[in-house]
Amino acid sequence: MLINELSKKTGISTHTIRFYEKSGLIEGKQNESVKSNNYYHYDDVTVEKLEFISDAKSVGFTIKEIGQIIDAWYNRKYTKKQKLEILDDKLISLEQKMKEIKEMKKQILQFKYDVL
Amino acid sequence: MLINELSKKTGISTHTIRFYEKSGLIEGKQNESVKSNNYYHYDDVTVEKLEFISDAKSVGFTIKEIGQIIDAWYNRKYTKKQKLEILDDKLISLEQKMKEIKEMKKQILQFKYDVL
DNA sequence: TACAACATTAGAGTATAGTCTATAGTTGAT
DNA sequence: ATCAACTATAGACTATACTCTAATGTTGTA
Repeated sequence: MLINELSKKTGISTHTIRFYEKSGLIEGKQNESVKSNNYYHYDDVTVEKLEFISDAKSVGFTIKEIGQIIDAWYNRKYTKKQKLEILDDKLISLEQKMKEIKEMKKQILQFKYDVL
Repeated sequence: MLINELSKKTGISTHTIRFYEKSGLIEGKQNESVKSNNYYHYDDVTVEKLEFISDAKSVGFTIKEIGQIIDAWYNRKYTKKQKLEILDDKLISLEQKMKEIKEMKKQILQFKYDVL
């Protein structure tokens, strides 16, 4: 599919998709046999990746961290061991975030009791 | 206390403290009786607020949101009802964050199984 | 063949949240 | 009185993550 369809499927603007592509999170392929244009083509894996990017952003992962996870997931550039290290590292950081959120909940509940 | 002591107590740089003050999160008082300088004085509540700001930032709250919470907690500018609304709103957003983190954990665990 | 709707690229602009520099004045210990 | 260490203010600079504009070319339907 071309970028417009990808955008419609994911709800992410073409601008932002191109930004993610420049950032190395996704990658389209140009059709070598077609010489009249240099349009990029995207597959369903890219849709999956973009959906993951949205989710990962909302839990506070940076583009760089998301790139690491995507590479650990789809890429051949890491060994199995390295992939597991990266993923375990992210799991630890999620645990940490979870802890902080629980603390913040307690704190805000305390504020509520102070107001009452 | 003056800004340097405040900075040492909280681990937040004087620059960042001034940035937070400009952003309306905290407020020092100038001593009217002293005419030779315009130094700002901070109290223990400001220490408490800065500690809260650090925690609130790490769960992903923006300066604006943190300002709302601080106002709901310390300020007279809201009614009791408004304060509770703000705090409840933040509790809901924390629940939402929690949900998203749990989903992300599942997803990354799945990636781990895919690697193995 | 006209033209709306798409495509690419480069680069400028925006918002958020700091972070740093420069200038100038103040304080307090020696 | 000197001087290191503080203080305030204004404004420039940085990083992250978009978001938009302009210029230019391509595609497909009427």
